[in-house]
Amino acid sequence: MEEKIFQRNTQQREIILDELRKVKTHPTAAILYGAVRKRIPSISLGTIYRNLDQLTKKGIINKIEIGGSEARFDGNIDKHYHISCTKCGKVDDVHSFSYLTKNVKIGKEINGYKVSGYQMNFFGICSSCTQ
Amino acid sequence: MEEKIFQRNTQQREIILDELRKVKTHPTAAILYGAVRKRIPSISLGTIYRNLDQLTKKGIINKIEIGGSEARFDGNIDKHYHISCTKCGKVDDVHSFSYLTKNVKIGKEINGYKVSGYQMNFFGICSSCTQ
DNA sequence: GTCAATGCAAACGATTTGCACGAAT
DNA sequence: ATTCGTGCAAATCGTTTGCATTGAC
Repeated sequence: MEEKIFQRNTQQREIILDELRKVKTHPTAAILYGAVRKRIPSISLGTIYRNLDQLTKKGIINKIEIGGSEARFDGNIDKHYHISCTKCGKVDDVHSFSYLTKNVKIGKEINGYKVSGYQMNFFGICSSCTQ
Repeated sequence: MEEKIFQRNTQQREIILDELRKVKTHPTAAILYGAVRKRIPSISLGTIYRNLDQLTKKGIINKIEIGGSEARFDGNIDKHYHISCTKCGKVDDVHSFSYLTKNVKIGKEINGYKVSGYQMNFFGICSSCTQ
């Protein structure tokens, strides 16, 4: 775990992070809960949420909030976008739109707002759902 | 109301749509509920949700889903983006990024997905919250 | 020993749904 | 007369929180 970022390093947080980094599927808290429980059967869903929240706030992981659906988490914090299937909810990475990163300059100010960032998501039907 | 889009035209739906179109503030279902109740005191929140959902599906209004917060609704269906205040949750229009519309070409396919659209949201602190 | 982090369960807020009644066609 | 849309209340879902206990330091 990264140095002295947290006051205490718990096995729970370490394993949550490990399980998240292990996959490239952008799991939900519930899915992660299932995976972590195999290693710490007594862990609670609340602990999953609390740690995912902390890890997100420290910038160690990314929280993906698309539409009104369940939040998903991403162990990869490199700049990239996501595309989500409007049928099954699956989320995949989109690396091919890197030109967006170059072209979209976040202004210091828009309509009186001090701009802190932006979010870009694509929607579609994934290959499994197309058939 | 628009022709024969719905099976039955109810006063409830008409007034919900009227109240939404009347404002430029992207109200939540609850806020709209408050406004509509002044004209139909007996209306229920469930009816608000059901109608907003139908109107959205018919493409008559837009549902704005940003982050994990309450959905907001927009009577203006012209292509534009939104910026939301991370402090108070207010949502404003962003028209100034029209170059995005021109520059971002939605591919027919990304990573095996049949792309149907995309979403772009800006975040920041609004002028009222800055002080 | 201290206090942050946990497990548990209850609470929460937004949204959805089942059902009997009322109203648009 | 038919049956869609409503009002009401209960239910659902994801997420958060209070509290007593545990464990990292």
